[in-house]
Amino acid sequence: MDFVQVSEEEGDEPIELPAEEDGTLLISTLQAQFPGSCGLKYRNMDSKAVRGVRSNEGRLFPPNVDSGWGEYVYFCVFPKGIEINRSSAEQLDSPYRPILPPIENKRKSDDNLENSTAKTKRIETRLRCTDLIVLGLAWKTTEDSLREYFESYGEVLMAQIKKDVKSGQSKGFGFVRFGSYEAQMRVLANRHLIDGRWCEVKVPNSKGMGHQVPCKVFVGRCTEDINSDDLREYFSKFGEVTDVFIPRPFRAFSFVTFLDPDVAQSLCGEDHIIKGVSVHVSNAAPKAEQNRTHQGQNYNYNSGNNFGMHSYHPQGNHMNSGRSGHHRVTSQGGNFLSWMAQNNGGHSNSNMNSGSRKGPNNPNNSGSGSMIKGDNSASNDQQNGNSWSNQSSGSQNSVDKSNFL
DNA sequence: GTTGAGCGTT
Repeated sequence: MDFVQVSEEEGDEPIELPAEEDGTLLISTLQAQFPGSCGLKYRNMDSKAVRGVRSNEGRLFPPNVDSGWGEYVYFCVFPKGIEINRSSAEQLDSPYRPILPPIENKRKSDDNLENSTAKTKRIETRLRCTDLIVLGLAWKTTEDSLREYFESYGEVLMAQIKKDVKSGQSKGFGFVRFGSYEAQMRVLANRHLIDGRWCEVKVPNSKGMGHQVPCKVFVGRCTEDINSDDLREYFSKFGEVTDVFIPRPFRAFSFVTFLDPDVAQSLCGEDHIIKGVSVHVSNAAPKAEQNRTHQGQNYNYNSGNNFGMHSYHPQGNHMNSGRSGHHRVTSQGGNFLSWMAQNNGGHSNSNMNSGSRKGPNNPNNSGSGSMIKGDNSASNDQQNGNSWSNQSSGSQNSVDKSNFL
């Protein structure tokens, strides 16, 4: 039997994983040792470049047909820039931390103590696990096998299959709950081959996102000479700004989106002076009477709560809400990250660390092609692993406009 | 005994 040497990160001590008879390595084998991993890469000896390992239908293929896996030590690929080997708090705080070099935060915190307290608080209040729905289960999958599968990701607190009450027959979906948010995020980020079927794991609709804290604020009384750089620069001292939108033609208001919804919330109702102009910050989700004031035509208010959802850009320093003098966080009950997870549709999105907004525009319709849908193969088994296409974001602008203009 | 998008008797 052929063994493949795999380490979590380049340079780590490798573990030997057994390859299949056909020479491929099952991703499930990989994930049994490296939960959450979705692929392998290795450093090519000649080019010195890192090469990805071909992956298809739950299998990883050796780089060379003849020599197989060779003497390389492979290291793991994790989805969406999820990094591992961090302290648990840091992990929890940055499930989407990009692997790309973080953009250095000019306002690096000088208040680590306060920050860590705030972080802990956020972890407690917002990074709570929710039940996750598992769609597309094989009829034969049991609660035990479901649990067994997901235990490679972390502690499973609950695994249940929904069954017909009379027959006891599985309805083909179930629920699972993890003990750690990190596990939950990894599960949401991955695809899952369970008992021979590709299954989809999502935050259930019933969890809703009805009461999430918006990241976006409305900035009124702007003058024309306040440009987006001015806004970004000014508001960055309160926390990471992920988006600035100024309606054109000039309409004396703009929108600023923060990474941290608490920061956005804390600014609402305040007056701020930018370039000598007193601007007023308020909630970007318009009140009823503001619909008229803002000439709203298509606010989408209460039609899905997509405030700010296009604006999550993990940029290295993630939850750092700014320096001490400006660090203001009010406690909120919202589950920001589960909301993020849902908005991300639970699917890989390689755009997570780009500076652009994400589409599409409907939080409950993340639009990723369901892999189950459209599988018309004669076999009852799903063969179409590639239908998990990355829903890469296309257009950037016009997303927010449709909400607020 | 079949089926294949969905959203949970508690």
